[in-house]
Amino acid sequence: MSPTSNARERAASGHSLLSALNPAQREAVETLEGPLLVLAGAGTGKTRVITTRIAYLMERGVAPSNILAVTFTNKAAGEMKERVKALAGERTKALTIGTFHAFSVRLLRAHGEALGLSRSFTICDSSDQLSAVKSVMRELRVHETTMHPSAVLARISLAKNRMETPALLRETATSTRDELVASVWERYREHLTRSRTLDFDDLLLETVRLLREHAKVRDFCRKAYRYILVDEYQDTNHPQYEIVRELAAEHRNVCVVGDDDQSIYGFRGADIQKILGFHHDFKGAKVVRLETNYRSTRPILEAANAVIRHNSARHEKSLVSAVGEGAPVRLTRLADETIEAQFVVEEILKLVRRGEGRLSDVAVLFRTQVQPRPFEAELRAKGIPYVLVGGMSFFDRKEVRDVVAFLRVASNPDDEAAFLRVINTPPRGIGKTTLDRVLAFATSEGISAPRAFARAEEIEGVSEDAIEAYEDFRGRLARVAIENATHDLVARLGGLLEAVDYKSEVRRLYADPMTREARWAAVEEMLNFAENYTRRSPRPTLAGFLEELALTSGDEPSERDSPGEAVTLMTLHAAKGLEFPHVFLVGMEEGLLPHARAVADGGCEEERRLAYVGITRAMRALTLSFVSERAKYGKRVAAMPSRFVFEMRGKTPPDDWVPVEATLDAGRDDEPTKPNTGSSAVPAGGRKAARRGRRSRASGASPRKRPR
DNA sequence: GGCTATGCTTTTTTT
DNA sequence: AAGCATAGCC
Repeated sequence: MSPTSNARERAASGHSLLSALNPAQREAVETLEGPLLVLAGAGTGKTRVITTRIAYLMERGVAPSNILAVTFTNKAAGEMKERVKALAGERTKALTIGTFHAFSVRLLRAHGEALGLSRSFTICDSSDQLSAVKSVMRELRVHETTMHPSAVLARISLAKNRMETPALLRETATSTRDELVASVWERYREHLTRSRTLDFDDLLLETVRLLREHAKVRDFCRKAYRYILVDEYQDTNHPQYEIVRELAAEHRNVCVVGDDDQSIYGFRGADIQKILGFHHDFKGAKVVRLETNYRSTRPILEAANAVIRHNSARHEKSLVSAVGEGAPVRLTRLADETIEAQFVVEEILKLVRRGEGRLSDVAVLFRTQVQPRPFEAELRAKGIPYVLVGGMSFFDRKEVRDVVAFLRVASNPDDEAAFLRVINTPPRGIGKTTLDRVLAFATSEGISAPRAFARAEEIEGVSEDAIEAYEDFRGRLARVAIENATHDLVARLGGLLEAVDYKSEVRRLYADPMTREARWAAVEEMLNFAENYTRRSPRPTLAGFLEELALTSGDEPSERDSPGEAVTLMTLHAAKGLEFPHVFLVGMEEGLLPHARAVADGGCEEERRLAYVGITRAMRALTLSFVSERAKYGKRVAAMPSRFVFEMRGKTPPDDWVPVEATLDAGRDDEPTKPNTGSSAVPAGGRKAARRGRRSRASGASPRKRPR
């Protein structure tokens, strides 16, 4: 189609989706056919492009049911739906917009039987994964000091994300640790299969397998989803990429949008190569760059550009501000984290008093979850309302986890993790010894723990009382299941809690009426959740409810507790995609940002992108702070300003500055034989700094000993 | 079996 | 500093 005919059409239709777009954005929207990579820098109107593009596709006659848009978070999916609806109205209902995981679950529920999956599989969360790994390690008689279970799990997950197999890992093992991981992985897999459970990684992997091995499903999907959009493509991992590739293989109408400079989920398997190499993976791909930033003032963008320039693996681009001049970026050194919090809170009060903004215009961003503590304390002391995003989620609360476990056991009797959680909740006389024996039996028979319990008479050392208690528990569940067959979800959930007498558990655990009430409120909140789900869902089911819980539990509780006017506290990861007129980026220190651990794993470039994400959240004012001394694991330790601070100002660090690398114990966690892949141990941007650090030590000007 | 006290480790980020 | 596991006691 020629541009003129397009223009004519727009004029003819009288309204124009495109008129609000700049030329690059317009090109991204109008290129409907073939692979398209949209490199959208921070604040360049990425979401606007995606939503307009969807609306435009529909305007051009594409059926909404033929459009698939995938995102990484439910929040992003929700926002996308909203905005498309605002542009295109009711027809958006037939669109498929969701996360990769949600899309996968849907497909697996519908067609998973072809893979031998049970229709009632449950999804296990990361804490279930961890207990599975722990129990496997116990089975294998591996002491937890050999290798931390969470480290084992991380390796397994990473390997899964690379679509490797235990066998491959064993073959290529370069250390006994690799072999250990391979063994645990094998058993872990059996463990989950027995429980008819899939973990997050499996959802994607099984979907890939489904699409690859079952031509009927594959062809159906290819026909159904003729236009594919992927948001935040820089966060795509290998299985996700394979899903996209399978779906788009024939029509090749795949538009991916993202910013390689904002790839911050590498630790979770996201592969920046996917966005860097899109034009190789999809030959003939068109590339559109969005570089006009509508969010931040020039000084803020200059700071961002100055930092990110030090990364080597990236698509070259630089943001230009459409906003123009503004206040310079501020940088402050404070004595310690308490003073830092006082300073920031004082600054917030000042700017509100001066009328420069409201509390909801302000965000405090930090690297780790321990940092918000002093800020919370200070904000409370001053009576300033705030919202802490992330942190301990509602879904991490003990009561909520208990309730979910009851539901999971009711939905999938083989779900071992859930079963073990609630078999003795409230205490019904089934203790550790009994469970150990049952578990041992389950392992030797290759069945799930609940099934093993059903055959408890065969197990030596399991008391009559325990068997009776188990049968009583099962009986209660069964009774509720029958009684409730006709009831709605909320009533069933209520009945279930009644039947297992959960209230007495809460009563038993919390003597204080205040806390007891607060605890029980969480349980009631779950009932609200169920009610809400029932209302929203066209065909509410227990499994559907559990799915939603599993897939959205990482999300913040949305506007539920509508904080109104409040300061936002959150991690840099949580801040991606958001913007605030006033941003405080705190804890700009070597070891924190870049985080020591990330640097040790050669992930400094990702840390730099994290800093970049933080800086680019700011619209009008950005304040960075760092601290001379900070409490760590209960001890006070000296801190250095972050290398990113120097990069940002184009300065070299002073002679007594020490990079984190120099403070890391050598050869700690990884294979000591194999040096770190590539030269990534010395990050591109930190090269100067690192050399300097080393030289100053070599020349005898040893770094000042950490005081105190 | 269940509860409490003591000692020890630590997750950086999350679908 | 705090949560978690283990040990030891009722």
